[in-house]
This record gives sequence, C-alpha cells and structure tokens, in this order.
Amino acid sequence: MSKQNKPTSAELEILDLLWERGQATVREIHEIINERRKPTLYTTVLKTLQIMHEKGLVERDSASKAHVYRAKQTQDETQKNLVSDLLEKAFRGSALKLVQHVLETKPASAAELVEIRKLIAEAEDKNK
Amino acid sequence: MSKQNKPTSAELEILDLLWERGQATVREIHEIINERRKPTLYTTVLKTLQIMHEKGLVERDSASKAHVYRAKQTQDETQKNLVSDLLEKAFRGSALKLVQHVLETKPASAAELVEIRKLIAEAEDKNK
DNA sequence: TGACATCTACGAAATCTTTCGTATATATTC
DNA sequence: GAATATATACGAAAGATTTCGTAGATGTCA
Repeated sequence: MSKQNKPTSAELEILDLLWERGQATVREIHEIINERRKPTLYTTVLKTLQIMHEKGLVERDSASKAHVYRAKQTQDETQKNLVSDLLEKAFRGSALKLVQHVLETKPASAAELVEIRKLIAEAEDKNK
Repeated sequence: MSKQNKPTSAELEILDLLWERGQATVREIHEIINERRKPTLYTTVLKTLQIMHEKGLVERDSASKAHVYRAKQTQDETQKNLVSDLLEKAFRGSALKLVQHVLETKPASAAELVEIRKLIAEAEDKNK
C-alpha cells in the first residue's frame, strides 16, 4: 500500500524542516537551508519541492500566491522505512548489530538509555 | 583518515557478498546477484567492481585470469559510517528514536535482546 | 593451431538527482 | 496603471550512478 517513495538526500533535508515546523513556504525553507549549508538558489529549492509534490512526498496549499507545503508522510513512517531499508541492505536483518552501532556512534544520554530499556522490556513481553 | 567513500546502493549489495564469502570473482558475484534480483549483465557487475576498485572500496588479486575481489573496509566500519550518516540525516541525532524503529521493524530474538541489554549496561557505565 | 569459451577494459547510453537560468504570472505600491 | 518585488513553472545543464555493448586479450581443448 504505502508508497515506496524513498526520499533522496536533498528531499530528506527539506522534509526535516517541514516536520519541525509543520508547514512552510519555499522562501522560508530556502532561507533556513542557506543558513545551514552551502548556498543554494531559491529556484533550486522551489524545483525540488515541485518534484516532491509530483512524487507525492508533500502536499501544498496554493490558495495564496506563495504556496504552503506540508509533508505528506509522518516523520515516523519515513524513519521506519529508512531503517527498514538500511536493516535489509546493510545489516542483513541483524537488529543487534544495528543497535550496537547506534550506541557506539552516538553515546545516548542516561535518560535515553532508560527509555531504550523500556523498549526492550516491551519487546520481551511480546516475545512471550 | 578513513576514506569518506560511502558506497552506493549497488556497491553495497556487492560488498555484502564479499563480506559473507571473504572473496569472490566477478562471475560468482554475478550469479548470486542474478538469483536474488532483476537480471543484470555480467559486464555490469564487472564494471561496478572496476569502479569500486578505483574508489578503493575493494582490492583484487589479478594473478589468475579471473580476478579475485575482496572488500577493503570491514563490514563493521562500513556499517558504522552508514549508521552515523542515517542518524544525522534522518534522526537529528536521536539514538532513541532510531533504536525504537529498529526494534519495531525487526522484532529481535530473545537472545538478541539479552545482548542489547549488555550494550546498554556498558553505555551506562561509560556515562558515569 | 584454430575454434570456442571466458575474461578484462572501457566508452557511451540510460537514468536519477541536483542545480541553474529564463520566462512569465501575480501582488504591491506609488 | 506602470514600476518593482516576489512567485511559480519548467527546460536544460551538471553530476552521479547504473547499465549496456563492443573490442580485444587469454585460457582450453580437440
């Protein structure tokens, strides 16, 4: 059912902003992106959004002159797809290995570790 | 130091085979890949390996007519890079969210969960 | 040796992604 | 209503990745 539309790198960067703010115009997105990384023309961002619209990654309200964009998939759904993709492509399904690398790469805070414990407890319950 | 050579999707598929078998010829790789997914010409696989060789992703022994390829980076190193990349690009550094999705996507076995617990314990020790 | 199978090399086409530049429409303001 | 600022649309260049096809080298075997 769900579209197998894996967002590209540039698309993901934009989606991230949309998830964070709920919605945004091209200009807003353009400005934020330009602060964060190498300068990009306004029309580049616009074009990317248009392509994302064609692909069904975003929806837009074109009532006013400056269209307002929103992500169509939730961050959660997208993250889940990306993880599932990585798990399959690079980890041959080994959840353990993946978790191990996560904890190595980005040492989690004490609070996060507590939360992760809970997740494991839940997973164990389901196993029974 | 380490090459920031993020393998592409096709490259990763080949690397996976090399890690699994230690080494392989183009023909072997070609045959396995063709069993697993859409048919690909022999020369396509060959060309990809040649490019990977240029990039330094693999090394090869050309003593015999059919060259024998080996991955140059370990699976561990590569996985670590991929995770770090995903964490940054799609999870804004939230280890928790990532782990959550892993456990949802691929329900871990009881044995794996035990192992993950250990990793958390280690991480907590380091936090102190 | 000569026919045949199998290999590498590699240019180029095909495809995908990202960026750029131009044309044109639509508000705003004097 | 004309000048100006700000939008969208969109073709096409630029890059990166993947695939294809041809040329030629090398091994095998009767």
